[in-house]
Amino acid sequence: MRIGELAERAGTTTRALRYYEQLGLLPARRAGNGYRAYDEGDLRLLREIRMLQDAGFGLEETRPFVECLRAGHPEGDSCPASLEVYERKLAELDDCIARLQEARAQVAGQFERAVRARDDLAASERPPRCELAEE
Amino acid sequence: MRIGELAERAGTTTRALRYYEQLGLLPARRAGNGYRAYDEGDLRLLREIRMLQDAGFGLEETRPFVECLRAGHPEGDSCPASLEVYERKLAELDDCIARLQEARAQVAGQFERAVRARDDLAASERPPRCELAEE
DNA sequence: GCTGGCGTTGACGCCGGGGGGAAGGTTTAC
DNA sequence: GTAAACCTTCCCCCCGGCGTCAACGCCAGC
Repeated sequence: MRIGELAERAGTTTRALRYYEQLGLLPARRAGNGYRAYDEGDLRLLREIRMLQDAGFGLEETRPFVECLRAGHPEGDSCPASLEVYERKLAELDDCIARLQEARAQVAGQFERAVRARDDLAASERPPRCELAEE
Repeated sequence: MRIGELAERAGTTTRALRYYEQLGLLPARRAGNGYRAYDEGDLRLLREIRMLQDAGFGLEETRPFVECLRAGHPEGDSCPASLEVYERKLAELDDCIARLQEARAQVAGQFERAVRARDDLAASERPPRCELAEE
């Protein structure tokens, strides 16, 4: 299988495949004419890469999964190195979520304070009427 | 007050101040010699900018606050435009947090599945011994 | 034998935000 | 007198993950 076919079957582009090879992530054998030659195993590796990318992993983080598959394991995450990547990712996500929630709380506090200040100002400028007298 | 003093008093750099001026965020009057001239009001504006930046706002998002102060309001968030920025920021943060939590759940699921697979494999390779026989 | 569609390498662009740093020239301060 | 502070303009960078040429090679069909 050549690069165009592999790209199409994996839903990506030839440019991306050359890039992955440049990173050493998905090296390709070469046919006699210099064309890259891929097989079904490469398609499997590539699909693993794409899956992880869609899940928010960077390319370097997919490397242990790819090497795990290439080593003959049934799944990309059958190796300890892959599990470590999962754990690091979870920690990273937790950290990021916590920081965002902290920021959110800070902004929410400011927002509420500002809204109260605005309402207080409106109330003092136009003094309150007796509610029972409202029509 | 000249640029160096303002930068120092606000805990930033002259480079940043020139950049803010370039954005039209913090324009400066000029002294006869061409030097930028700032006053205490500018320091107030600048502190508002820095505060918001520390809270995760982009420079453009600080603009309504700065203009609000410059219009004579007591606080940067005394204007509706500033409140809208707060609301947009909150929505943005909520969206971002939700997406990260979704990603986290997905990764956590994969991780747990992989760990179970590993443990199952270990258990099947070395068949279970009777727990009561353990020392 | 020629066109079109694949393939190859290499190099540059970009996206965005927030400046950094250097060059080359005044002005001020001690 | 000279060092520090200021001025402008300019390019650079960071980060990943490619997109987009450019210029060329290989091969199948007609």
